[in-house]
Amino acid sequence: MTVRVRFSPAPTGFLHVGSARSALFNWLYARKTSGTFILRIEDTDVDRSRPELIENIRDSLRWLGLDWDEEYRQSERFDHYLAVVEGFLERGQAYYCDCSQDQVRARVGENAGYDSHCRDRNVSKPADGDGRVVVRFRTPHEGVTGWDDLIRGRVEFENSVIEDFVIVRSNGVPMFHLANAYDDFDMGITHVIRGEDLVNTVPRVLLLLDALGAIEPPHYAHLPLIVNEQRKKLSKRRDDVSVSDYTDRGYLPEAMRNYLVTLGWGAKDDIEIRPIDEIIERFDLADINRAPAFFDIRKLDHFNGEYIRMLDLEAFIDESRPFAGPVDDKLYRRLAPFVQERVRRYDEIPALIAWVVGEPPEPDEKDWRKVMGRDDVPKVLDLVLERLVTVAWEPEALADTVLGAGEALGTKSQLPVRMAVTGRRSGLPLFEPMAELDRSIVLERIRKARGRLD
RNA sequence: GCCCCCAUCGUUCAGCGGCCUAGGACGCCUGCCUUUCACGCAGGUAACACGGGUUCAAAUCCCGUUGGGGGUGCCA
Repeated sequence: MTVRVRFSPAPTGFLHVGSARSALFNWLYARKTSGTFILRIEDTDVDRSRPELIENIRDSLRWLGLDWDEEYRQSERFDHYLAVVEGFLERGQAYYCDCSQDQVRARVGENAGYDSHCRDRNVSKPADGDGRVVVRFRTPHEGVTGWDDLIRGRVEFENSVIEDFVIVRSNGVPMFHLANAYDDFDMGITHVIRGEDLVNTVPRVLLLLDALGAIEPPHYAHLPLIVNEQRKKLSKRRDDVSVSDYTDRGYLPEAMRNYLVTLGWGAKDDIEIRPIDEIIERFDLADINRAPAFFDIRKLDHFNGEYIRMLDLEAFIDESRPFAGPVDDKLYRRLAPFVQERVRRYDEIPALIAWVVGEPPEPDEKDWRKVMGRDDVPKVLDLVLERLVTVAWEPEALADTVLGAGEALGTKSQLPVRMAVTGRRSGLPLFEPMAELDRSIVLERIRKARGRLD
């Protein structure tokens, strides 16, 4: 039996990292088993779905390197779902219901579900455009519905807690459970891999699948949720975690993908950062964790830094150039080797090279005092200033001059000069970038700093 | 309220009855390297939620407690 899995996002927002991780695990499993990975857009909710977001989802998936083999949109398959409903209605597996939500609440209170009020009332088929009548699925009130989850083990629900749920809205549009069950059946899905937030929809789908005549439902594997610091499910509003945010900030897709894999799964040999082929080879659904995992940006940053440093210089230059800002290409090429070792994200680059490209930033007060507060700094700057006027303008000579001035005075000179020229106490190596600046500019910056000391 | 799930260092993963005086990674701290920072290297810090069982033996199995989370829509 060949594996068929699907990633089925609803296009109601940008693709976020939780969904991306679900997509990734589906993809990993498909690639590991030489199976088929399907992208199925679940856009049955015509009011909430934003067709333009489908492109964002596809782009994000492609960015992560998750290629799919087949693609479907549920909005194009409504006639299938509705035909199924006709059959249910004929066989008495579903029925029309004209209860308003207020009426139901009035009967059962706040905390109960639907009370099966219309089960045997024979509400007739609504006239076109009626807009009040829904179709509900007749669920058994006794027994249990359960499955052996590949990650969580046996999960069971008492049928008595499964209400007669809606399968067609009053506007005639089919609901998620129905479309989901039908498509999984129709598309021959063998494994359903998705977030834990969907576990309690499984019994309904299982019941539907049975009514559909499915002999064998797919295997289910519910992934632990990805959570924020408050240990709550990552949410679009609270946590701003769409994949596109990360592409914008200069994360490498390979780093993001690799990091996402470590949330809920780990290789037995303890190696976390490794090529995707090795991950595919070692990945297995049965080894996935059950506990929620915190999305730790600091660790993502570390992964990203590792991946940046793995790049060969040319690739680094090409990839990072768009993030570097207004800097001459040739100059950027010369700075790149120093930059590559120091950044964890591409969006850190402009700040790092700012003093070479344009004006140095205003120094931080505390750092300034710490570096420039020493009594010998004025003497050092004076001597450096004097010697810099005539020195050959190339890195080695600059280093000799600046460092030599310090030695001549029995002190350290690199930090004060760095602070004067770059406005920071840390950053790129000093002399190579400094040689890129005009002599007059460097002298001017040091004079200005010297002036502040009086 | 009701239903479902979860529980190893601050975080993340390893551990699936003895190899555990619990391991890797991130973070943090220390040292080395060094023109600063970073990189790299070498160390260090820090956890089996609690209580009962089962067993010769439990982080690993069972039950309970506590604590978290998810769901409870004519969203998915």
